[in-house]
Amino acid sequence: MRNYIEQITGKLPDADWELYQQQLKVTQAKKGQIILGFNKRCETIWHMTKGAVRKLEIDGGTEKTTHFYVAPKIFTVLHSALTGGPSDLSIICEEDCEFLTLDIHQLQGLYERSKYIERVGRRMAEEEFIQEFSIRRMFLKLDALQRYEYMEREHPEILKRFQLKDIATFLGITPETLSRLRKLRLSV
Amino acid sequence: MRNYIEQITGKLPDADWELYQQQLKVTQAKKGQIILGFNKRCETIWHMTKGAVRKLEIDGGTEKTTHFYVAPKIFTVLHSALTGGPSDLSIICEEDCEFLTLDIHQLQGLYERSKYIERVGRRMAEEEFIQEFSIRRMFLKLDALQRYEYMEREHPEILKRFQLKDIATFLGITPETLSRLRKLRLSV
DNA sequence: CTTCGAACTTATCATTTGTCAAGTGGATCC
DNA sequence: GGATCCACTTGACAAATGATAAGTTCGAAG
Repeated sequence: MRNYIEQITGKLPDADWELYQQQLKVTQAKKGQIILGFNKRCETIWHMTKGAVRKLEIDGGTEKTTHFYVAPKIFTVLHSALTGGPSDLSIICEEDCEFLTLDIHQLQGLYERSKYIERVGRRMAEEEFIQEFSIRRMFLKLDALQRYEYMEREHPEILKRFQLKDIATFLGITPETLSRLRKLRLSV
Repeated sequence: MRNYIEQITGKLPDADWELYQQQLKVTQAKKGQIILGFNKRCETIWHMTKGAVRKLEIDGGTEKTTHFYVAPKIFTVLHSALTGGPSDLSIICEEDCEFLTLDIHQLQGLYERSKYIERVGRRMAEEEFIQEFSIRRMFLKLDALQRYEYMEREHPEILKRFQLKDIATFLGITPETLSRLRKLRLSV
């Protein structure tokens, strides 16, 4: 996990890593388990060391996937964690998972004590922003088939580890449409 | 501008603000002026104190708007600024503008010298991420008419200050479609 | 092994949105 | 004042995607 963080943020001094690591707790969750429910306050930063999870929202009775995460990966529901308000997203394990969890309030305390940890927070947020924008550009530029092909090309591990119906809602189309597009692509 | 920053990041000590402020340079630009061209390296953080700008990309010969900014607002092209690579976005002034500009390398230096400025960077990135995600959710949840009505309701100042054709491409539709939707909405 | 349920596919038809082409109106420049 | 340009609108048709319903496959539970 230290390696993973340093890849994104640059070198973290031993003392600061020690400080950080002391706050992490090992937790596990089975496939199908919901680690954050709708309208719950999100107070955790998850450092996923094994497994895969999915973030989703409910829109008029149907569920839509907003994010796929595969270990190793750090995630939270930022809006809820920052404001203390309820999360309109839920997080479910799609495989058996293992996490190092960090309480958001403890992280705030670490920010006070270590400028390097503050930097970790900044670099993480910057990377999330860039990725979020690149997804939006995908919607602006590409039609449904091209979006699927983009996923296939750039994120093949997601196609392997998640269900097609969830990939469909992530891409902003219905599962039926995705099915048709996949057939189309095979015949060409 | 200090007030604007502190609203987002919390209180900034005088000494740190002084450090920050010393690096800002006043610049101006006329309506129609391009402050960042395609494939240029983005090395600036703009603190817009007057005016309005638009970020855009070119996709197959047609231009698409990705962001609208209205003063007071801080913006950059983060991907280019962080990596030093060319920007695939361009920024154009839609009104006469006034900026305080900050060189990205100087900002990196300030990060070393002030943990509060590091925090400003983190909070800015966090807010940008949240906003970017909320735009993507708009695409997942709403059809074209609803997206337009959302803009009308939540960002009326954008409808006033930017052109409809640019609002259309921002919403992921053609100007013709937007025109039809507006007509529809009037008759209902 | 068998049964059951959920994911996935397929088909048909309706709706939304895009494309292309033409027209209108207002601002600007000479 | 007239010419011109560009944003915006409108119309007709084509293409993409959604909605509904039914069929198929496959894996998990008993």
